[in-house]
Parts: sequence; structure tokens; C-alpha cells
Amino acid sequence: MTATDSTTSNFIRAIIEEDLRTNKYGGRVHTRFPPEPNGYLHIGHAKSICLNFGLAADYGGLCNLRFDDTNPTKEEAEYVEAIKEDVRWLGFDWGDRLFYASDYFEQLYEYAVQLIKKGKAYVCDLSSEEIREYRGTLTEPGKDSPYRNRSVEENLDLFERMRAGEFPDGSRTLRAKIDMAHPNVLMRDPVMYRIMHATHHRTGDKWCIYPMYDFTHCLSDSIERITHSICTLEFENNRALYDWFLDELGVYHPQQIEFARLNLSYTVLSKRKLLQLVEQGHVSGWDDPRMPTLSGLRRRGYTPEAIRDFCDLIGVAKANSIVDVALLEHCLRQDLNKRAPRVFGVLRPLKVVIDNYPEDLVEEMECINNPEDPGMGTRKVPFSRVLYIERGDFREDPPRKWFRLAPGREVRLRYAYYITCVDVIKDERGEVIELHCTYDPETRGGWAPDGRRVRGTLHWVSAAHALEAEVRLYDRLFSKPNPLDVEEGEDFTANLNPNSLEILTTCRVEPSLAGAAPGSRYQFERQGYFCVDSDSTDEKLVFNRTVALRDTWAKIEKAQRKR
RNA sequence: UGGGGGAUCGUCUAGUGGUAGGACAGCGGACUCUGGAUCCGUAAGCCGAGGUUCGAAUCCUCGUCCCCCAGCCA
Repeated sequence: MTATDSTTSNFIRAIIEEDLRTNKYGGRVHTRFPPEPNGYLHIGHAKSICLNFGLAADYGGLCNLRFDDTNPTKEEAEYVEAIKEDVRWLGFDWGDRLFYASDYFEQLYEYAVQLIKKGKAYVCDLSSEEIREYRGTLTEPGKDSPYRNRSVEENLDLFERMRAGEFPDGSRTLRAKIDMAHPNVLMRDPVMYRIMHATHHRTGDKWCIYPMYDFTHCLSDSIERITHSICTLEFENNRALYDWFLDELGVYHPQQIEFARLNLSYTVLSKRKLLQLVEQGHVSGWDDPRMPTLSGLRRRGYTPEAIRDFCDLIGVAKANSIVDVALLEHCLRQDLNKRAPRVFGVLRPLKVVIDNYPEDLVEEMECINNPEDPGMGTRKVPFSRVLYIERGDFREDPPRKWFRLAPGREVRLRYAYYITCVDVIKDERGEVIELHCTYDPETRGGWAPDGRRVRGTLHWVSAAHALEAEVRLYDRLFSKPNPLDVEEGEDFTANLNPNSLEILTTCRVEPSLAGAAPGSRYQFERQGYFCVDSDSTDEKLVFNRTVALRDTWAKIEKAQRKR
């Protein structure tokens, strides 16, 4: 079994393959991704999207995009558009199969009438509090509603008048007549319709009664002739109810399969909590680059390919789990390594003067755009007497195994020259503000004709030619692997990482970056992958650090410190 | 204490009666004009106890632990 094969097997595929083998659905595979348009999609939804669209693609089937828009008070057209954009960006195509549960409202009403006529549904006048009381508890049975045995005629009349708007919100419901003593509380005469005088984002004021999710969802899947209704674990209990509706109505019956939703370390993935982060201003919005939303990840610089690869790698199972966010970052780096052009960007500049370099000479150094892909060619980067290097690449008193610059040490400036540090200038506070170096003219391009080697290679920019830029450094939003792990009385925001955003305003980048378009991604050599933010302008470049490069030296130093 | 699910390296995940495999993370090494990338190596797991069997992660029994359900949310 190859590496790629190892991830392609899961229990859902096994079921589908068995169904195909037994011709259960006439060889069809038809899935759907059914979001509620009440918020933005996040990486957890990506798992579901990749699963549903991926399965359809792999088995020659179809996948619908359907909005489960049954609650007008929570849903908005804005979310519909954002969701469509995110699914498209992720790389999936629903063709002409864009649906809305609200498209089926009339049909659903007819189904409800059918159940009433069958004596399987009734109009109940109990308040929501009373319904709760009558429902019983997990261990005690409920009791029948006093309205449970209304005649079919009365139920029909009342339900029609509910639709006609004769009754105020909350005054009545339509309930399925199942069993108030059922061990599964969802089967204790669940509400099918509620009265809501609310404007729906698509049907406007046409309706003042709205079907509940449980009634709507299974029948929508049935109407769309979905073969495999894939959903998350928390709906396992609902399946009995779906089966009941489908069987009582005698309609096409899809097969529901539940899988474990994605959890990510150092991340929260619940719409409610993400909304809280936005509303309380812990982040700048749904597309804050620290958010696990698809819009946030996109702005951060994530590629759809990396996210899809991640979704493949994590697999699909029924056991709750928490995936290490490091795996997501791995997928990202792997993708970006192949495609991101390399450039020089100095985040924390330290001035370097090459004492023996001619005052007004400017050389164009030829630099490789991507060592992983020679086809991406080369570019010229100007070099001159005054440069900036990374402050962190110089140590006055270097530790063991330090390959970088230090007094008297020789290093290579990548694609340029070997330089040796000859003097260190400090300000009155003792802070190093400038380095003086000499260069070896024989080493142009970065090679020494005498074969002498240096261990360290630094990136640099020419002070006179570099562009100023702002760089936003992101770290994990939460400082605990499980952000929900809090002290009594605190909520998850107590685990917010105070250092999740660091803004650097004095960065210098090579001139080829002039006019870089928002969304374009680069590797700043030796540092990480960066993406031009939507705030960026021609006057002021703004970059987001998508993810840092793996930093072996940081690891060594950390180990040294421990010792 | 009702019902529905689930337990395999640190993490995620294969396996469906026949040598427990992969990925990430870790560790070690090689190579390198990115301490990047790449390559090689390495450690690490079947929730527990019984049983069936020549042979059990897999089948049976009894336990343990974890998750979900009492919205007119989805």
C-alpha cells in the first residue's frame, strides 16, 4: 500500500463500495453539503466539503450544495454568498445543483398534511415551557400532550390557520405523534413546525410557519434523491426520527452515515465561539488571518490545495479526535515550498556597511526564484555598500554552533559575497545599531575560488533599493492545545494567546516586490511564507506571515538552553 | 440510573481470523549558497480481564473509560 493509498480507505468508502457492489441505489452515488447560512465556513466544514464532493467525484457521482435555511431569524443572504465563495475557492463545483431547503417549503407542507391525515401529526397548544415539562427526562418517560388526540379534521383546520397567520408566534406547533415514553427523547412527539412571523432571506413574508430542521433535513435529502447523507456524530440520535418521517411518508430513503467532526489543537471550531471572538473584538473579523475560517485561512495565505491535502490526510472515522494543527502547517509548507517564489525580506533590519565596497557601485545579483522549480527562473537583486540584514543573524557573543555573523566571523550573503564582521557600532544604551564588514571581491555570486567554506548564509537587502513594508506575524490564537480547558468560572477566551499578532512596521523587502498584488504568496528566504494582505497598497506593502519555515536552529538553541 | 455511539504509537489513521502499516510530531544521521527542501535511519500502539481458535486488534462474554441526546437551534 502506498502513502497515498493509505489515506483513501475509510468506513464510508467501504459502505459506498458495498452499496455499489449490491446495486443498492442503481449504481448512483449522490451526496450533498448542507450548510446553514448563519455564519462563515471553517476548516471543519472543509473536511465535510472535501468528503462529500470528493466521494462524489471518486465514485462518478454528484454532490449538491444545499442551504438548510429553515430558521429565518438566524440566516442571511450574506452568509449564502460567503459560503458559495468559500466552497468554490476550495475547488469544488456543484454545477447546476444549488438548492435551498426553502425551495421545498410547499412540498414539506404537503408532507406535513399527509402525516396529519394519517393521524401521525397533531397541532399542539402547549407552550415551549410546557412541552419541555411534558417531555420527561433522559431517565423518565414523558406524558402525552392534552392536545394529542385532536381529530384529523381539527388538526387540518388548525394547521391551515397556522399557515394563514391566525396565531401568534409560539402559540401552537405541529408535532409528530410518535411515543412520549420513547427512550430516545427525540422521538417524544418532536415539533415539526413552529410559528414565526419572520422575513425569510429567500421566501420573504410568504410563510409564517417554518419547518424544523429534523423534519426538513431528511426530506430534503429524500427530495434530492441523495444516496448517502453524510453528517456528523451528534446526529446519530436523530437518525431514528429521520427514518420515522421517511417511512411514515413512504418516500425515497437515503442512507445516513455519521462521522466525527474535525477538532484541531490550539483552535476552536464552533460557530458560536468563533462568533464570540468576532463580536468581542478578540479578532478583527471573520477573515482575521488567525481565524480557522476559510476566509481567514485564505487571507492568511493558505492554499486550497494544502487544505484539501490536509483533509485527505486526517481521514474519516467515528471516534472523536483532536488533530494536531502541526499537520495542517505541514501540508501548507509542503504545498508552498513547491510553488512560492523566493524573495529577500528583512523583518528586523540591522544596518551593515561594507567598508571596502565602492561607494556608488550597484551590482545586480542573480537569484534563483525557486530551487524546487528551475522553471521559475531567476531575477536580479541590487547589491550595494549599505545593506540591511536580519538583526537576529548577528550575535556579539555567539553561542556554540552559531553559524551566523559575529565579530570576526565570515558568512555568505546569499547570491552575493562573503563578508567578515570587523566592527560593531552601538548606541548610548549599548544596543548594536550598525555593523561594519569587509567583503571578499573574489567571492561574487557566493562562491570562494579558493574553495574556502562558510557555514552561514544570510539574506539581505540593499538599503538604498529596499522597499519598506509592514509584516504581520501570527502565532496560534490560543496558548493551550485544548482552548476549552479552563479554570472554573472562566471561558475559553481566558486561553487566548496574547502574542498571537505582532506587527512589524520597519521591514525591508527587495525591490522586485513593488506592486505585489494582494493574495500573492512568497517565501521570504530563511523565514517563512508570506502573503500580500488585502490592506496592502502600492504605497505601503503589507504582508501576512502565513507560516514560518521549520527552524532547526531555534530547536538546537532551545535544547542548549535546557542543558 | 434511559437511549445512541466510540476506544490501535504522543497525535491522526489503516487493518475485517494469518508478520500491527502510514502520516504528523520526536530523536539520530547524510546532504545543502535557505540551520529551508531532500534523503536515510530510529523509538513508539491494539482500553482491561476472561473465552473460542493452531492462530484474535478483528469473533464471544464481562468490565472500564470517553462522547452525544431532555431548543418552538441546526
